[in-house]
Amino acid sequence: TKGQILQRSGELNTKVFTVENGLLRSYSIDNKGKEHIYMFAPENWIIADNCEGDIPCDLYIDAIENSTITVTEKDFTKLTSDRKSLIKRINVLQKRVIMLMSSSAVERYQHFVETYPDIIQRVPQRMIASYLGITPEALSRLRKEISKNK
Amino acid sequence: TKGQILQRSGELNTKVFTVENGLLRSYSIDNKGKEHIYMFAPENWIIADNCEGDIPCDLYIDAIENSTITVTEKDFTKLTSDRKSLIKRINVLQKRVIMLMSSSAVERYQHFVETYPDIIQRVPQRMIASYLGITPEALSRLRKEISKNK
DNA sequence: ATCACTTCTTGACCTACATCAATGCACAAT
DNA sequence: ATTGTGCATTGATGTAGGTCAAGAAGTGAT
Repeated sequence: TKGQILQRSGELNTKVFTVENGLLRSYSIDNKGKEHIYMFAPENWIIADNCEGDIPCDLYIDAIENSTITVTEKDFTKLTSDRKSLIKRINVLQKRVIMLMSSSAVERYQHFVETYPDIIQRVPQRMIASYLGITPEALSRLRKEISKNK
Repeated sequence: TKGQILQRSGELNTKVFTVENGLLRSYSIDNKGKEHIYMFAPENWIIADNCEGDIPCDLYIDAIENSTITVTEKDFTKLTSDRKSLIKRINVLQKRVIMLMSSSAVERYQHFVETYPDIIQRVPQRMIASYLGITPEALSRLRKEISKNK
């Protein structure tokens, strides 16, 4: 029913929700308490945090309208490796969308450095800027700031 | 080899590149001619524009380093419906990432309206703002601007 | 009818990042 | 050695969108 929360961030969650009727949304809450909607799920959509096995979820899911939902348990055991890699890819994209919406350029850069330390060594800075969605000039300045504060 | 372009935006493309060795990137070019890197693909990564059947691609793919690549043809005929829906989801996310990096709030809003005209009717504006990655105030003003210019 | 609650709008001001232009620096080619 | 050519840095200035605060308008509960 409207406003009901089906899943919270941080929960270990293995459920997939299929919307028969109504409207759900999934969203994250950033460190300033602000909501960022990741996706809407109207009739016939499937919605879930694509969290893997034992990693807690990033997303909240709740109902925008009164809805009828089918809940399915994820079965990690019978995933083809092919499907696994698609899901992994979706996880990366999910993280990226959320970060683009809710994090500053500095945070996105730091996350990138932690996640892909090897790539940093191999590509020119302007490409990293391009990946982060900022200009090379902005990246240069932001790196300067970071190194100053250490 | 370094700098070599494997795929161009607008091409009908059905190839999947597996990186044995080296480093590729995929990127889009916006209407101001600016590049936006969508992903890096180092060793053992798979990279492709997830364009469907007969729709032209949005992405360019080229080599950042000299690389050895395996090229595979996509086979749309033998996709399970399950895999298809995952790929569809990836396509949506890809579009979203690229738009977050390269389009203004106005463009993102217009794209949303065209893509999900039904959702607009069903959710409060503040949620649409939240989906677009802007504040409700900004959305309100931008809608005013759009309606003024018509 | 009135109160509470929420959404949308508007105005004034602020800030993160973009743009433009200049400079310095490495490395490759001649 | 010297002349590119591309990348990183720096400075000055511009702007899209954020923040904060105050209405206005709708909606439901009593």
